[in-house]
Amino acid sequence: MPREAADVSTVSKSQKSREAILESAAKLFRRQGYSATTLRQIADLAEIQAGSIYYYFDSKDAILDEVLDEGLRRVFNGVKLRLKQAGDASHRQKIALAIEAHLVALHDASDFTSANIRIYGQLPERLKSPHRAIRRAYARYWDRLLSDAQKAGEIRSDIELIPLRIFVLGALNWTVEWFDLSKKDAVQKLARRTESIIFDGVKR
Amino acid sequence: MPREAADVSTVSKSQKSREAILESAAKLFRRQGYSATTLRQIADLAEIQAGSIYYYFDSKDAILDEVLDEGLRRVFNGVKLRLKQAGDASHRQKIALAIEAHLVALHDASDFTSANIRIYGQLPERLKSPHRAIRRAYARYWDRLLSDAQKAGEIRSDIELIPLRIFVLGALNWTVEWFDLSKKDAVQKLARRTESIIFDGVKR
Amino acid sequence: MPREAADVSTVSKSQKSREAILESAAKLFRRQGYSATTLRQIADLAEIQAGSIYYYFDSKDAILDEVLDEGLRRVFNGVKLRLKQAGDASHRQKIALAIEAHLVALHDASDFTSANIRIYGQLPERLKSPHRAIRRAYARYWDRLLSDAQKAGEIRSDIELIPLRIFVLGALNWTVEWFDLSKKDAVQKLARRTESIIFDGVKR
Amino acid sequence: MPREAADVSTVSKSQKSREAILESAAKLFRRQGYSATTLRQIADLAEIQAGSIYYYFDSKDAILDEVLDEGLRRVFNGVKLRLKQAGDASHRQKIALAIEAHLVALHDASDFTSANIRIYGQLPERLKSPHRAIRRAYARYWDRLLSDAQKAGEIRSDIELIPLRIFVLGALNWTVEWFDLSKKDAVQKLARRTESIIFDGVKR
DNA sequence: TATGAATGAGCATTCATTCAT
DNA sequence: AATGAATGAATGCTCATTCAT
Repeated sequence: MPREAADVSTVSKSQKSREAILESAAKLFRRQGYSATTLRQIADLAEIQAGSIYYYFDSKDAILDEVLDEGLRRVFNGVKLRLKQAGDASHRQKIALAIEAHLVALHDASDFTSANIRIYGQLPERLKSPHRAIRRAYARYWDRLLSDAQKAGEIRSDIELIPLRIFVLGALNWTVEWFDLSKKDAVQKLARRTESIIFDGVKR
Repeated sequence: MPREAADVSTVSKSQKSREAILESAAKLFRRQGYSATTLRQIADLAEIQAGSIYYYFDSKDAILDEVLDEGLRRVFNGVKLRLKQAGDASHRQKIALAIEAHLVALHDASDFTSANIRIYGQLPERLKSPHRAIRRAYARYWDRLLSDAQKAGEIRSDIELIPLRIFVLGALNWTVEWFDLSKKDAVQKLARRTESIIFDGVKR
Repeated sequence: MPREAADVSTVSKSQKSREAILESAAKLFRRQGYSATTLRQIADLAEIQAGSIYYYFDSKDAILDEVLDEGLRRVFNGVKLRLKQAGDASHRQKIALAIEAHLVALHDASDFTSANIRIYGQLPERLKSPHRAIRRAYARYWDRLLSDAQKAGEIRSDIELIPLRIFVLGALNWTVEWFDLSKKDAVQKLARRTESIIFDGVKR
Repeated sequence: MPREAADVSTVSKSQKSREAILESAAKLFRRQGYSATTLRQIADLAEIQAGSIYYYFDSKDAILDEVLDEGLRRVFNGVKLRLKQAGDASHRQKIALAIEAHLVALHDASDFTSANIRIYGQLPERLKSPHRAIRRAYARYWDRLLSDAQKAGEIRSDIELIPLRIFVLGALNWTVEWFDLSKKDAVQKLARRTESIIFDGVKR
């Protein structure tokens, strides 16, 4: 099973097929859910034969696994990267950046992230459990962000942080259900609006 | 097709089976999604034979249709009923009551409401479209609530109301993904917390 | 899953389908082996649809299981029944009867027995192991038959009994590979000839 | 298609791969049967790629063909060679040697012979027919052996030879189903025992 | 001399649906 | 009012086979 790119400059044909499968799967999973998506649909969208999928993946489950993984990693990396560039911003600014990066990853960065958000809740245990670890890590990352802000007095001390984190991420994640991706700068605007509602609510 | 209760005092056996099917379906749709749920699973949970389902419903789609409908109507009615009892409360108090009623319907009132919230987004057009009307009506109901509050000066005038409504309902709906229903009064607490975060953010 | 006949006089339609599947499977397994036989072939021969097989059986493996079981039980019961009727025959006569009964079961009693003989050796462990117990019981039954004969002096004392049993059963079983079932009384003739060679040998 | 050895002293790499395929196939056919064996399994065992098999063979059928052929020729040659060395032995001694040579070929000489014995009966006509000729020739060879013995008075005149030949070869062939190859001299012992039963019988 | 990539027909199995009773 | 029996289209998956390189 070919997993390494042959080269830096050249993307092997094989690599391309593999990615086409993954991207098609992500798109369909996102729109229709996991069990409503057939391998034949994935193959059609990737412009290969259904049987060929098994050259690259062991099973439909294995495709989902990779889609789910890729999805969360893109969000996580997007947020971490943005905050690394933040320098000495205030806590509120940092959280604002995290909100924007989370939303950008959700809406710009292909279907992987939104597929993850949308379908995870309805998956059977067997498919969920491999992803618990990263999900928890991402939650802890936000908890630290919020906790630092609270310690610095930028979030009221009577706010419980874990419900707050759930509330914030929930509000962000729900945007994939209705948000229109087409307009330029719309994500930035959405981010600022969201931050404003949340923050002016939690500040002392 | 038997749709009317035979009597006010007695619930006919037939009526009971029909409801058992609906409740079983709602529970399973909520947990597993629509297409991952089989008629056999629904029949098992309702303690009847799979074939018997067709005595009450024309198709799997028809069951979903009713589950979806029931789900949103319960939320809508719950909210309307609560506000009718509100009397001359302030706008903020009215919205707080609406939030609580929405959450109560979502978490207390069986699986119909949460099934609706969870699976609607992944359904094919054919299954979504019959429900657009009520959904829009419910959205307009909230829009009026928020708009009245804004006119009365209880919401900042620079806040755009439609994004606000989406944000608020999104935050509420997302709670079905993680909220633990078991604890008493937990829903009330959640409602107050949510209202506080949102409101102290939007108030002037 | 319906397993009991509804009645003594009437064979239910359901029971008939179940048996038709089993008989078709036995015939095809015998001729082509297990893995070369498709469910579609079984269904065609049983004059039902392939999907309908799953109303009666959980899997192809489950069909094989029952075919295998039925096959050996028919031989075993056939031999036991014949010997019960034998009364006070000599040991050699008893063994002669056992040989005949084994051959009759193998050739007359449908395809179950010969399917069992023919395909067992090439089956994967998973399919073999449930049948080890009966097979061993049948082997022990023959061992006792031969051992009694030896104790009574009707078999030379220098003959090792286990290799002898294997030899005898092997010679009998092999007949399914070439024997023509069509002629009347052919099985009886074959049985007598086999018994004669085994007991008396071929030398003058 | 490379079929000739390049050289007497050197076995070309190509030749080695070809033989590795054949040997792997024989081993797997013997254990699992023809249709349960995949080209991928054969390739794995031969330590090449599945696609490469087609450099040496036209099809799976073609591999079987050669395995089958090789198998019977090894038995046939083994028996002929042994009898050529026999000199002026008695007929019974000659048959004893044939029995031993047949068993040696079956158990010592790799998987080709036992694969042939085990799977031939379940093969479709198309795969059987090319091998009828050699099989018949081998049968005739045994018939002559037995007929000579009968003419010389070493086999009772009332024994029909063709059923006898089938019986004897059947008894020998069946040993592949159960015989343990590991012990030294076990085959010789088995051969002597078999010859004794056939010639002298088991009675005292 | 050999292989990586892909194919497509076919497989066991599932499932919504039907219908005589 | 309900079911047992059956269907057939579709699903995830396998596998012998092909072919450019």
